[in-house]
Amino acid sequence: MTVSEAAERVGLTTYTLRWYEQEGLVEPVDRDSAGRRRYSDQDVDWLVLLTRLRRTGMPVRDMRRYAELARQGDRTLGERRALFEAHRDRVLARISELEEDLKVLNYKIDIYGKMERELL
Amino acid sequence: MTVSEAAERVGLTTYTLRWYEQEGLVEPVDRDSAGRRRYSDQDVDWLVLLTRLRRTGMPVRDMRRYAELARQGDRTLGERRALFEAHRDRVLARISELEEDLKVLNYKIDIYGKMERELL
DNA sequence: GCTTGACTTCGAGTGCGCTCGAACTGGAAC
DNA sequence: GTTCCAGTTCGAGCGCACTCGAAGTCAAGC
Repeated sequence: MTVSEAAERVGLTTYTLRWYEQEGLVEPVDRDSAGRRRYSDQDVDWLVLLTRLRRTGMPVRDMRRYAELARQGDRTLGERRALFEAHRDRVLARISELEEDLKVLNYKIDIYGKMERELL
Repeated sequence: MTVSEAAERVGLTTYTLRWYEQEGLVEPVDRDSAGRRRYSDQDVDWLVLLTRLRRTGMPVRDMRRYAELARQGDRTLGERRALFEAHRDRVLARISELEEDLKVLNYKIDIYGKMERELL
């Protein structure tokens, strides 16, 4: 599929897709006879995984590192697993943090509600 | 307390504290005779609340809006509550998203573990 | 009374992750 | 066969949230 079709599927722009390739997050994508990118389903799967990593706050730098490891094949499985485990821990910590902050938010909402009722 | 003491307490830099003031996230802080900022406990409380909002991903733009409302007193309580409720919903959505992404992470970790064992 | 060091303001610089404009190319539709 | 459109590369620009350098001021300690 074309760059714009792939962009549509993964929810990124064509700009971003080309930039990801340039940044080494994606292997050079196959081209047709006219030099236009042709994305395979595997390319899209990979991009979807990358969007998950980005969404969880993984820096592009780390995603590049992960992409490099993936390119090197099975011998980097352990390292890739370690990278994901470390990231999982960060995501868990982030969720805890958000849940803590949620308490403050709820407390404030409650207080504002009470103050509003007192003003009547 | 001084700007560096306040920075220490809220976990921001002195640069950021001055910048927050300049950006209107904080009311102009009291000054001593030499023109140096003197932070009160209430100033610090306010800053701590701001850090919670930032940490949950609220843009500085929205924090400024909130600060403006707070400055206007009780008549903006309803609007402030609405702002917090909307933000709470975003935080809840973000947590759900992270939990979804966590599943992918765990799935990958599991797969890598299995592949590693198969290679032995 | 001089040094030190934490403060002041101002504007410029940084890092991240895109986002875009310009100039060009090549296949498809009429 | 010309128009059109989606693609190409390249480098520049942007928005956000800080972060810092420079030049100056002032109170406190020796």
